[in-house]
Amino acid sequence: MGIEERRNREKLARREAIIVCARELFLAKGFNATTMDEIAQRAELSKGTLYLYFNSKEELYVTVMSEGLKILFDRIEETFNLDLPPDQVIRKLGEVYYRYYLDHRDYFRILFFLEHGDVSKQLPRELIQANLDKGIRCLQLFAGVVQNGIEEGIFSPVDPRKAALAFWGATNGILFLFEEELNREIIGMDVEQLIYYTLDLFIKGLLKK
Amino acid sequence: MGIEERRNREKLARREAIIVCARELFLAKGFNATTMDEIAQRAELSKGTLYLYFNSKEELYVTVMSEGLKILFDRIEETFNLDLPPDQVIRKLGEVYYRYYLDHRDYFRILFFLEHGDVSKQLPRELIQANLDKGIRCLQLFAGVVQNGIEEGIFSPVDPRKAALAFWGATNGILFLFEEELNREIIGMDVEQLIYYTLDLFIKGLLKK
Amino acid sequence: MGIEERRNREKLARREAIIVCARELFLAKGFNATTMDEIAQRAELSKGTLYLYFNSKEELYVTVMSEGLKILFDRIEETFNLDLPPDQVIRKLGEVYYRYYLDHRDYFRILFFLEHGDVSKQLPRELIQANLDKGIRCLQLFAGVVQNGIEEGIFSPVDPRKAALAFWGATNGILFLFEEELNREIIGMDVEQLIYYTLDLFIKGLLKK
Amino acid sequence: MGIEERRNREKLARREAIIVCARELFLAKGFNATTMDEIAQRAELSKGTLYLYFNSKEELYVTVMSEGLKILFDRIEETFNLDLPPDQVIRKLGEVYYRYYLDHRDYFRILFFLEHGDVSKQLPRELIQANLDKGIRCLQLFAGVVQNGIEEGIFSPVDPRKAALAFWGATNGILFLFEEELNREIIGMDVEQLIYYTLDLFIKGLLKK
DNA sequence: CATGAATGAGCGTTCATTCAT
DNA sequence: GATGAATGAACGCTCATTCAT
Repeated sequence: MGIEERRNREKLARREAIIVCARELFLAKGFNATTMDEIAQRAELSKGTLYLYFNSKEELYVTVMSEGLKILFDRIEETFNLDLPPDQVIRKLGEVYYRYYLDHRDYFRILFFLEHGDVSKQLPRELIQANLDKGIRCLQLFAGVVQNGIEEGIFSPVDPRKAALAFWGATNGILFLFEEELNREIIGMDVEQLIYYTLDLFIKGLLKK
Repeated sequence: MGIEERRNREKLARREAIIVCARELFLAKGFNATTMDEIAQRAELSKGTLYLYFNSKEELYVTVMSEGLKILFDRIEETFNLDLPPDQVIRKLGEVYYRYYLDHRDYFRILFFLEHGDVSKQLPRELIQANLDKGIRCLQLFAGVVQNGIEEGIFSPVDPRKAALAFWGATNGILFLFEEELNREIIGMDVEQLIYYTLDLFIKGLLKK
Repeated sequence: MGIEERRNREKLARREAIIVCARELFLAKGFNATTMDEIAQRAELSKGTLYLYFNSKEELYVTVMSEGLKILFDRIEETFNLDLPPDQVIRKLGEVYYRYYLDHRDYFRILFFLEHGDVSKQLPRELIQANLDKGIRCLQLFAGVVQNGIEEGIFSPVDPRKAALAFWGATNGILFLFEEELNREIIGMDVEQLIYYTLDLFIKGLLKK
Repeated sequence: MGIEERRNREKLARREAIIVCARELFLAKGFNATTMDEIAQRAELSKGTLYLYFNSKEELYVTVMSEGLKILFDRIEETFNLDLPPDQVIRKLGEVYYRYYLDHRDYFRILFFLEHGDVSKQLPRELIQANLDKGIRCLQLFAGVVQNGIEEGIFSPVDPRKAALAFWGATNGILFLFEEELNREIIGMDVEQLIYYTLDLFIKGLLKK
């Protein structure tokens, strides 16, 4: 029995190793430019073994994405549990998002910026559903905070869901701008300045005059 | 004499046909997944002919992007020439951007959402410079409008450049959200509602209380 | 255990098979006109497999050359070990060279007559260095023999290095003449007559009067 | 009539221009690496026009070779007309050959060193016959000089034809050695030293003791 | 369970040659 | 006669996937 357990542990460790190596490479070179050979080599496994753990390159990619999403969602949920006033929660959420962008640039790019192509199209739904649920939940929590702010009289009476989505979109959009070298040349300032500026502008827009 | 003219017309038409076919395919499948064979086939030309008009797949891609950018920039510049009050210019700009997103979904995706990878890296600078310059110019015009608004006393005293960038990033970010099937499931409302909402929020944030 | 050995044997055999097929084709058609497809087909392997054994067409070509050079160098070194008087060593060397030309016409052509173009230009130096060293060594041995002949008083006092090089160049040049169909028509005699004649002439030039 | 003459002149000039451009390119890049496009461009003609003057790339190549041969043969024949003593004629011939190598490196390489592949195989005989005849004639003249030297008692009694061929082969072989970068590394001295050394050695071999 | 050798379809690009004008 | 746009067959090389061991 102990043998079987050890084997299971080893299998999990191996799986994890593959994911880690794949993530590093997918980030550095994108989905297409990363080869299964490279992943296998970096993980010190044979190429065939990769196919024991993942049915295809696509599935491996989605798995990597899921791991990254989990980290982000966890951080976001923590924020909601902090019990701060609504405007501060929102600012904090922006900071958390930006922090994640800084700390996990690799995941961030894979999740939001890299071309996924038809990667997720022909994958089994269950691989995705859990993340989807989490996303919906986060949005509800966010909308709840806005709702609170309105009820407490510090926010203007807006549609809370829309506000939450606008916030997410705007934040993402700013970070996205900086992904392209050419855009950076046009922008001519650094991310931090712009992201905080946008946060403030957004919150100012929410606050009652 | 008329002969040469007709030939030139035909050449331009053929060039345009290639661009059209390439755009459709690049949009549908991304840069990497689109092959020169497919483009040639769709354009009913031989593969070799493509290389008479474009030196490489990359150059063709950038040409497609440029054509799309040109349309967008033209629309934006028109807006600046409309001689409206600053807050209305900005709203109009948002609408123009959204309109472009609706009318030229294919260009929009290619320009802003598709992974370009290293496409533009090894291309002659001059292919890109013109677009870059236009982008910078648009941003300056935008910042000028904000500046006017401040001087006229209708906007709070903000950094005009930052405001312009935040606007661009936020608008882009909203539209970007809707690109992913999965996001759309989370969002549960249509683009139009959210984009106009965000526009209003943004302008409200700019206006003096 | 024996399994691994057998596998290694098989791999080596396959590698050798590739080299053999490549040699035949390179000889028959030259470097450029020979395609990897043809080599693969002749070796009854897939094209991809070729690239498991050789990183590029160039590397395969150089490998073929190396194998041919090895045979020649081995024969030459044997000759030096024969412990003959200087003039007889030199004659023997000429014969060995000519013998190699007869026995390994394919290698001979590839080594000395075929245009290699830029084949060796972008190859890692170490692939070539070994052969270069052998070549230099052979030349030194040759010069040593001439030096001995001079010291023993049977050769005129010449520059031993130059003599060795002149010998190599002259021998090669004669054989080279016969490579072109057109030259053969002009010459009107067979290789053997001319090569031995030249050998004698050369040695006569070295010998003290 | 004058019109037709002018046309003929123009046609010849055009033909010559093609040959000149082709030679420069064939030398610089070899047969395969030179494209008809480049030749056409350099000659400021359309690619189609090339095919009005030459049936194929191969035929153009052979034509280039013929022009180079003509120059060499003319120089050689001049030498025979100089009326020098036999040993000096031979030395002079070596010098002429080496001079041609220096002055017309491009032709020299094309004529003797570049891979011709099957270039000349399927070409009409008449393109080649004239050169062949000249080659045979030169060889006869050379053999005649040796014969004279023998009759005058300054050369040992050798086979004059063989001597001539050995001379040609040896000289060619020396120059050939220097064509390969790798050989040059082995050789470690310059052409001039070695070619004159070989000439002297050869003549010494001919001279009566 | 793990391996890694083998596959083969596919890619972007080139270029000698043709042919309608 | 001259043009130059168009062709299409090749080419060297890659890489996700398979499968015998």
